[in-house]
Amino acid sequence: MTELRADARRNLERVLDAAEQVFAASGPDASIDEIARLAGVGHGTVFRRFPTKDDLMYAVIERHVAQLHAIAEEALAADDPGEGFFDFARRAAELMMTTPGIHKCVVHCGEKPGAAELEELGRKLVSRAQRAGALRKDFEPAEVGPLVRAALLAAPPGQWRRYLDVVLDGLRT
Amino acid sequence: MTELRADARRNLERVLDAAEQVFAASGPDASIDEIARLAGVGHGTVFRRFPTKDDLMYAVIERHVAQLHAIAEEALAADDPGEGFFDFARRAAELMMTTPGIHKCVVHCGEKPGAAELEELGRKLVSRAQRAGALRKDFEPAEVGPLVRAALLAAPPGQWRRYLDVVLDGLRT
DNA sequence: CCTGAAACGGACTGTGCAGTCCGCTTACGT
DNA sequence: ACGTAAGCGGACTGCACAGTCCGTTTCAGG
Repeated sequence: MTELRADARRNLERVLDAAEQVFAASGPDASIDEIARLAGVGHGTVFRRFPTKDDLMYAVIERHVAQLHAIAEEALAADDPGEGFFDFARRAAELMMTTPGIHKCVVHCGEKPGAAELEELGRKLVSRAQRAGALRKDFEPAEVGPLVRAALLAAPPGQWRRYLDVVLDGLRT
Repeated sequence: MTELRADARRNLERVLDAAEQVFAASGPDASIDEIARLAGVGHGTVFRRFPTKDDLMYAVIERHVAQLHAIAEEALAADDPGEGFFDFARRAAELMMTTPGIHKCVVHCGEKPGAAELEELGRKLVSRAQRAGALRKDFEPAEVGPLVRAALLAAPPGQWRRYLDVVLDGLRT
């Protein structure tokens, strides 16, 4: 059951690649039809693997989340909690903003994908920085991410760094 | 031509009121049908006055923009340019966040409605504060609004004040 | 009143999407 | 080579919505 036929695996790959491209270009409003077309399969094939458009979106997002995970662990190991947090924010932003459409997808899904662990990591990162006095204390760890992401989304294409700076400065004590 | 029949004027009123309510509740995704139903008219009637959903949205927004206009003028008359700007931001946010759905509509329309004058006012407010050294200089006047609005939208229902604080602090020099 | 223009409203059209279904095709174990 | 289950794809359904059309109703001026 878990073993996929060779052609099926190939198609699955193609679908994920196509989905990544299309979501990156059009954000969460991308249509399954377009993805299927680009992948060169019928859209029925897409729905067989991913019963729901959101399922497909999660799958695409999960690929990206893996990378974030690594960055977060590293930041958590930093000596200075404040530095750790701000570094993570900057590097995570760098990563996400290479594919703004997917960033929109993340916002659209409201975390769900790798929620469990990654969110936990973020929580630690934030509260550690707060305890060290590097960060405003009147924000829940879970609120920081959405605020930063919202600011990033508001920025014109190449300009998000300045927007990030403003929010990070505002979060400093 | 400009004279509207009595019943027509009555219906127009009803439609605008209903639209305000519905847009306030559901943001830009509200459907014309729902508005028409609430107004107690057929949806054909709505489309006769407002050929396009966006036209209706603009009309609703314009009502709100008028109030902003007054606040902006007042702020521009303040002695301290910095105070003027921050006061305006806070009072404008207060106004917009009483109807978050409509705030979303404004974001959706990207300014268009009272653009001409109001945007000019905002521009003056920002650049005056920048010249006075109260505000970061690496932001175009036109960029400030969207950034602030994005942060407001990211806030959970009653919590936007803290989010606004962060962004305003970040914009300070 | 009575009439014609203005306004009405809802049936209708067209579009774009997610998600389902089923007859056909293809991989792959024997 | 061949039988069969896994896989395929596109026709189909259902829905929500914006926007149009036109036969009917209502207002307002003479």
